[in-house]
Amino acid sequence: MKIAEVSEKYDMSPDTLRYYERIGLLPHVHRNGSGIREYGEADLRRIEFIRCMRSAGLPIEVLIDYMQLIEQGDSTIEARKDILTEQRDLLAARIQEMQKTLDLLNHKIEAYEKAILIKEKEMIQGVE
Amino acid sequence: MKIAEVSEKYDMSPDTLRYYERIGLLPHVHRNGSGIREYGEADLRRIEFIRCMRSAGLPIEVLIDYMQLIEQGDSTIEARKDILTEQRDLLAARIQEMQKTLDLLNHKIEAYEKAILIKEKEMIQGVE
DNA sequence: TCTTGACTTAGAGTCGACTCCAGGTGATAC
DNA sequence: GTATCACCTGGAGTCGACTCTAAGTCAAGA
Repeated sequence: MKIAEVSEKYDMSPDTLRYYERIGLLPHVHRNGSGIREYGEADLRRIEFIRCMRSAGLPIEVLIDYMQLIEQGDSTIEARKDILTEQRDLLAARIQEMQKTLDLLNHKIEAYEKAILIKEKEMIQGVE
Repeated sequence: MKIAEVSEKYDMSPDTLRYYERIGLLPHVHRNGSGIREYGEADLRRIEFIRCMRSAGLPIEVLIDYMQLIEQGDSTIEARKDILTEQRDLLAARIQEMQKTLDLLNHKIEAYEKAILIKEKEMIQGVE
């Protein structure tokens, strides 16, 4: 798969894909005879994972560390688990925080709806 | 309340508070005789709201627009409701996205735990 | 053969949101 | 009276994460 297809498939710009490669988040992408990237199965799985993690706001640095541990093989399983556990906890906390904000927003929207109803009522009475 | 107390109370740096003021997110903070900010009740309520919204990732620009509508009085109630509704929907979508990532993380962590158990079993068998 | 278009690279630029700095003022402690 | 300290201002710098630019290569179609 060439960069444009991957870009399309995962809705990331080719620039972003190349950027991920040069910072070491997605290393060793294979090139064909004329130097063009040919993304393989493993690359695609990795990209999907990265996209998912990034969409939840996990920092790129953490993902680079995690990917480097994967490169180093089975001996790093515990370290990898620790990274994911830490990020899982941070993410859960962020979701809770955002849920609170969501509740507040809903509450405020409701209040505005009531205020609008009252305004409308007053307008009708004003007309009569 | 002076800037240091506000900073303490809401866990934001004085720099951030001054920054919010100069970009128009928190205008008209009163100064005392010697030019020092004196935050009043209304300022504090606003700061708390801003902090809550920012912690959920709402963009500063949107908050500026919202605050400007508040300044303009009751005629902007509908517009304000529309802003909050849009942001509420975006936030709900982001939370859903993050929840998916959280699920994936939990799933991966579980897989790592299983892998670690197997590794431990092998070590014991290797010893015997 | 020549052009088009997708790709390559290295490096610079942008954006949102702060964060820091230099130089200055005013009230209080010694 | 002078030193300290918290504050002030305008402007510059930083950080994470892209995003864009310029100059070049290569394969395929008219």
